[in-house]
Amino acid sequence: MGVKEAAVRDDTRSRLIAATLAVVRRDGYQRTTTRAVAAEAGVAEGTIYRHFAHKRDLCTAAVQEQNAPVMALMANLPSQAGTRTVREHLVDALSSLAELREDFLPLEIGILSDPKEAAEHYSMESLATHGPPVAFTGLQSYLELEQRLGRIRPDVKTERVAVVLLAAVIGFGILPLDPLPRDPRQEAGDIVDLALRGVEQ
Amino acid sequence: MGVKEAAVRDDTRSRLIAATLAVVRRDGYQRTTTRAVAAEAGVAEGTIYRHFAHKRDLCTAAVQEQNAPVMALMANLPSQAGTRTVREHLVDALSSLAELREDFLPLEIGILSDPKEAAEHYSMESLATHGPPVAFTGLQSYLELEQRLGRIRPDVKTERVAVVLLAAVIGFGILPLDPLPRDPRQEAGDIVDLALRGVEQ
Amino acid sequence: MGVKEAAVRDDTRSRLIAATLAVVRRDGYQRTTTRAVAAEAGVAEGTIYRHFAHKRDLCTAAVQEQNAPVMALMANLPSQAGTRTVREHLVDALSSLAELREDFLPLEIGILSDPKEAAEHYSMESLATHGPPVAFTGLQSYLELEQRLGRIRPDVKTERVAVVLLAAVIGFGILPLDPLPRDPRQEAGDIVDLALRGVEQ
Amino acid sequence: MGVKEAAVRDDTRSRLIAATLAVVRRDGYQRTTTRAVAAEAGVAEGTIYRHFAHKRDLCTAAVQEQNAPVMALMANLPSQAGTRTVREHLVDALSSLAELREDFLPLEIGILSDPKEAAEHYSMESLATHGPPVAFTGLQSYLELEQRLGRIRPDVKTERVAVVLLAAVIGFGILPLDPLPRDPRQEAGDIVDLALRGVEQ
DNA sequence: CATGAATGAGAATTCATTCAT
DNA sequence: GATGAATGAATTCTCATTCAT
Repeated sequence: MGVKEAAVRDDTRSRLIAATLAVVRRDGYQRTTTRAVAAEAGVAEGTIYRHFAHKRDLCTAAVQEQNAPVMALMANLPSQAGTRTVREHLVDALSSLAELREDFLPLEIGILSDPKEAAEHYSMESLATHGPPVAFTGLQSYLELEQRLGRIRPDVKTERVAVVLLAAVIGFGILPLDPLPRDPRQEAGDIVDLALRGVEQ
Repeated sequence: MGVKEAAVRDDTRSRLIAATLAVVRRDGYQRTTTRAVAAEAGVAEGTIYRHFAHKRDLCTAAVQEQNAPVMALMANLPSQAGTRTVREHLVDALSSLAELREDFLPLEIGILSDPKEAAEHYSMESLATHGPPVAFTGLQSYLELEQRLGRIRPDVKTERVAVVLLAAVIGFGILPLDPLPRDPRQEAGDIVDLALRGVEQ
Repeated sequence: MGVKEAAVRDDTRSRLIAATLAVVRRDGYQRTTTRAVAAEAGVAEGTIYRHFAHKRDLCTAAVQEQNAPVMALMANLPSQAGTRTVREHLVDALSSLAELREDFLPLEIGILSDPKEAAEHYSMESLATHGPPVAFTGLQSYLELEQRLGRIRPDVKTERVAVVLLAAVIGFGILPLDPLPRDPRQEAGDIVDLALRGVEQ
Repeated sequence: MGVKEAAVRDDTRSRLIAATLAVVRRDGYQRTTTRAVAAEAGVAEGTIYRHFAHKRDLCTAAVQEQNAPVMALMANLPSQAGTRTVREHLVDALSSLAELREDFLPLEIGILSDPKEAAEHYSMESLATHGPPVAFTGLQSYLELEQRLGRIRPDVKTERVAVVLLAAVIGFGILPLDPLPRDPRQEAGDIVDLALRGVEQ
């Protein structure tokens, strides 16, 4: 009984989070209304407030839900150091990020572009341990390990490189350059190629 | 008389654009109301609609105003090919972009994060000739010229590199990595260093 | 619960419709604001939009509500053919129309005098089955039956007569001839007298 | 000089009136804005207020302008008594009214449907001598003369008949009965036929 | 007389949130 | 827990009118 009710509750909560992501993807963050989310989830509007204090709370939860698999992947990266090639690992990681970007960017950017909400959003400790910083840490740790293993030049500052790589992936999702086709694997390949060999003679 | 009136008119228009940029920077795009813009500009709310058809029109004008100097800089880049060093040129260009980013990103992202507005915003032909595509073209042309001059490896695909560089600059502005200090010149340096030499042994 | 809620909902809806008619009668259609309607109904302005998609939707509903009894009366007319006298039936019907005219004309004319709204208003199928066409059909059918019963000359085109009668009733409500007293029964009598006997020697 | 200026002034005034009628016909009274009228007249918006105290003043002038030819026609009717046939005179007069109706009704109804404006509109003495009452008087006088000449039954109350005829013409313009074709001459014929012979056996 | 930029008081509509059931 | 009607403040946009030039 308690089990069943908890299941129902979790079910409603999950449906609300899934609905939020779906609506944000469809309509954009600004046009995402609690009414639309409730309709998408098949519940009453008031029900949202049984599970979340307010709209932003719901959105923050949705962002984390969305980020979770990416962050897990990035956190796992350091354990791969030394196996296969650096290129393979980086392309895998960045293309995963790029793939998920379409999903998480609209929501996260929506929140970020509102200074007031951004402040509250990032004041949540949970994001410090689940958000982009995790991706950064995973990537940097991986690069550092590869550096020790001699697959990356010793004079390279891994911290800077990690940031640039992440920035490039994110930036790709925002640059409004329609004519160029958007292929996550290709994007990641372009970024990694540049980052590994550079362009100079 | 025509002169003075035109001056007054331009003055009001300019004040409205400046006010829009100020309010967007302060409150974010979502929270930017016509009321706040009018107050900031010191005019009545209705006055906005003497100069712009609607809010998005005002915002698009503000984006262009903001983008203009950056785009001029980027368009001028190709003419510099062969002079000084590639690194110097790229760091100059990207750090200029990074510096202006704080100003134009909040507004442009605010618009971009709303699919409906984005569609209308980018359907404007003026943006095709003044927006990000200009930066891309300028950068790519520059790289191509340097490639012919032998300062960039012949196997490099300049198109890809140009996109990655721009993406990285833009992405830096979004990545919520507070602990790292944001210094445009340093950011640009990190990006260019990576792009020139790469990290591989 | 469903019952009570439905009752409450219907109650609010009805109050809104009644309020709309009251305000339109008092202030005219142009000056009828959603604010005034809400105040008259004793609800918040936003409540209107829980029950009607927009202002015109509310007004169309109010028109239909108002028209209903008249239309029922007119639709019932054919079943009376052959009883009493033609004059009695016509005077009853037209004076009922004239009486209600004061109520429905201001609203309907307000809508009709706006070409854009009129187009949308009359594109609603519900009006085809509840609006003026019903009155016309009822009246014409009645006249036709009386014609077969020999109480109306065989050469008379009932269709034309029906239109003229309705037009006269409506027109009375618009003609700004203040000095003449407006008495629905008298008006209807004048119309019917003329229509039955004519003026020629 | 004075002559020329007066001519220019009158010219502007006339253009404004003509523009008002054109815009009301096109957009309906509610949607007629001073901006649209000024644009149609090819003058600045402020110029309107050099010639008219406010919008309604302009509209009232336009109504009179529009009504003038109809009223002249109706005022001339009594002088025709005894010539040709009653039917011919009535059909001519009513079909002229019907023809002009499309022009003057939108504006006049627009004003009438706003109680506040209607009150002020009709408080103007000029309307008493130029408005619908003139049509009524002309029509009634004509009928009375024909009655004396023996072409109309002596028991007929010409006053009532005049009102019913006018009401019918006006009402035709409002009845939303699309399927029936609107032909002024035919409408007038239908009305007059009914009024002359009636429908009874 | 003419101009037209500026005004500012509303207008309709939206939407996160509350709360009685 | 779930519901969904009600709320009301806030938003964008309109438009008759004014007034300095």
